[in-house]
Amino acid sequence: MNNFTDTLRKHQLKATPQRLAILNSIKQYGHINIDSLYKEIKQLFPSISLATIYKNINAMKDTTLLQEVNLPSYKSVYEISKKEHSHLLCIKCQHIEDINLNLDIPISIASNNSNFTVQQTDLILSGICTNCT
Amino acid sequence: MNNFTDTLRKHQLKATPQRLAILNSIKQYGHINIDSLYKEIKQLFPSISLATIYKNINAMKDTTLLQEVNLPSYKSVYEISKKEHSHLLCIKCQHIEDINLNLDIPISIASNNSNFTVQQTDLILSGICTNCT
DNA sequence: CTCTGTGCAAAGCGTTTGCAAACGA
DNA sequence: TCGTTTGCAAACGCTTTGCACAGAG
Repeated sequence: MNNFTDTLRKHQLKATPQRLAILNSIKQYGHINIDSLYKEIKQLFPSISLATIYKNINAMKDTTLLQEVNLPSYKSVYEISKKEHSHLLCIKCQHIEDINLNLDIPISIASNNSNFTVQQTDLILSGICTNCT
Repeated sequence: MNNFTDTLRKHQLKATPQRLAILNSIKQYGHINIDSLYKEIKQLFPSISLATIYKNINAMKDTTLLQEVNLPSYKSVYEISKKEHSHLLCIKCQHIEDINLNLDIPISIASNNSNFTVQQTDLILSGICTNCT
């Protein structure tokens, strides 16, 4: 199941070593921003260019293989697309954790009170994680 | 109650005409991004510089007079600080509406399941508003 | 073999900074 | 009057682009 070669091809992208390394890093960290990703990949491919990281992240975002997570006060991080979920962001260690929260009730209230059709939900809970308490 | 002069002074900022115009624009639109704000203010102060807009927005953010709202796929918008609330973002007309949603249940689930102390909640519901249906 | 992807350097854009003059309190 | 703010221009940092070469399929 670590076969990102197939994943890439399904998204009509060629499976280059650089792309596989990017996906493995993202998988390993769960969520990672461009700069950290660049540092990581540079250890495996010292000659990789930041432009290549950007091009690949954008290509994979375009095919929905990756998802960008917008954080308040920090640079965006990227994750491998999965079913919709919320995020916990620790403001001490900056660690990000996925969490599945049922938001049906607030969403239905928004729909009813404001006549609004909700298509996408972005929820970030910022605070202090267990390790940082 | 439109007296932003006092508001600015309470935040130890001088009440310049540029700042008053910025606050009036933000109040009028509810939420506005830097570029639209610049265009608005330029009509009243044709010689205003974009740097002045940035400096003032940042100064007012620093004193918590203003709040930045991070949007997925769009530039951040600014609003006058008020009690915590969620946002509805229409992906057709880009209009943003405030909405008060009770998130106590999901927040307590996050606290209990992940041992996480929630300090701040950022929720954006993206979809289609009444006018755009 | 063909087309896509890589790496480099340069360009592009949004945002910040430094400074002299203007202004608010 | 004194410290802050303004407007301009330059600097900055992040992201994108163009191009020649390399590599995947």
